[in-house]
Amino acid sequence: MRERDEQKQKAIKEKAMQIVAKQGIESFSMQKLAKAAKVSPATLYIYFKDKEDLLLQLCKEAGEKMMEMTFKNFDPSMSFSEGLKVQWVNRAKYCLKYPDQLMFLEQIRYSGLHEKYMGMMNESFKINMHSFVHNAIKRKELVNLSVEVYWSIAFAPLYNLIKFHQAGKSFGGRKFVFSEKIMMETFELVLKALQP
Amino acid sequence: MRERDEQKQKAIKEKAMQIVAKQGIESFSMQKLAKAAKVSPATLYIYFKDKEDLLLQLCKEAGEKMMEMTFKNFDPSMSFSEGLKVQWVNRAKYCLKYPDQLMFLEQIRYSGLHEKYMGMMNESFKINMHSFVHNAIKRKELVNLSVEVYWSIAFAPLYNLIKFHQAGKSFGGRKFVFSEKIMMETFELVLKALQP
DNA sequence: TTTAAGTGAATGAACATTCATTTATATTTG
DNA sequence: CAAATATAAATGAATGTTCATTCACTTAAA
Repeated sequence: MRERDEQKQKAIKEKAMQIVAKQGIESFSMQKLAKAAKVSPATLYIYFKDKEDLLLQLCKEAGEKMMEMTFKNFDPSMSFSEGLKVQWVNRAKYCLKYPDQLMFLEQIRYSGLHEKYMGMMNESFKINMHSFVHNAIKRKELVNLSVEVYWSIAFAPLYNLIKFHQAGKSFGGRKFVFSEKIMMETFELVLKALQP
Repeated sequence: MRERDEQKQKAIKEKAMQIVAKQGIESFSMQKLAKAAKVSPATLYIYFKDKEDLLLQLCKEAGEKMMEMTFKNFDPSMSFSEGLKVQWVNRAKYCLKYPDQLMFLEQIRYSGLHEKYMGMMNESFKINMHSFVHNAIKRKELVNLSVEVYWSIAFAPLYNLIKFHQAGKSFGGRKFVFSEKIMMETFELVLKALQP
């Protein structure tokens, strides 16, 4: 019996991720992918049931990598300012290290696959975040608010800066480069908003 | 000479907006649109040069509507807290009144058309925002920061709440409905972050 | 009568997926 | 040990569908 070629599988996944990230999900096709990964279109159907299965599998792996990195050195019992900072550093690190994965996940978010992807999402993330928030409120290190308001203030600004960074510019073509200095400056303001 | 049917033009635009907003840009096609708007595919090419032209025209109109509503009753010389509040109320009003337009613009943002759309963007927005920020900093009503950091803290949280609202839920299926109460609660925290 | 709006049926390209083969290799057999 | 066999990987060339766009024509109204 012949064995599956690991390299081939890896090439397919990498090229798929790149095409979606760089050209948009609407211009991703199985035939383009086959050409880019230097395999026959039929080969794709050995590794994946169909196009949707392929994309969802990539979602799953990217999502898991993101969660893994986000919660590195993090514990929900940490002090609020420390825990939030660890997450900012981790999230920024992930986004800068795997920009294609981030862009891929954003593409999925605005496609018909988003619901299916969310269904697959890890529960541990939810538990981690809820208990961190509740601990911090109880200790009076965080103002009393819902997780939605919390998340919107705590992380949306960071992700927005990263969005500018990846576009390379902000409003009207203004050049923009993300840096630790900018991140920490923003972080301090967010902390000011969230601390009692 | 026969005149163009205004109703037809309107139906085409509305259906196009709906299809992109509700089914995603990757499942928008000229033939689907023709069927939905009850015209011949050939008719679309009387009103629009091609598919891209159609989408960009929709972008332009949605973008203009958004700008118009965002800056209603706003003046860059307003006090910081008042000016920001006016913009929050206006932005929320637009998003809740035209959810399809918002979703449409988000879809464009993650498609190949985004660059072309940004090129068309109104300059007055940029000028308005820059002068508002600089005035506020000069008057010491706003901490000294770049427009990118400002925008990320000032508006990303609001748009994130609206994103939750439009999904109808936040993390792990938690039901979520946007309200003025939630908006103002978030606004106050954002203000706390941005005021010296 | 003239003109442009409006059309249904094409066109050819790209799409997802399948099919009939060929190929590589792990295991069995002599 | 080597030759034979079995099996799944891998393929290029289809399949039938949908796509954007065009064309030859009809229709409405100035």
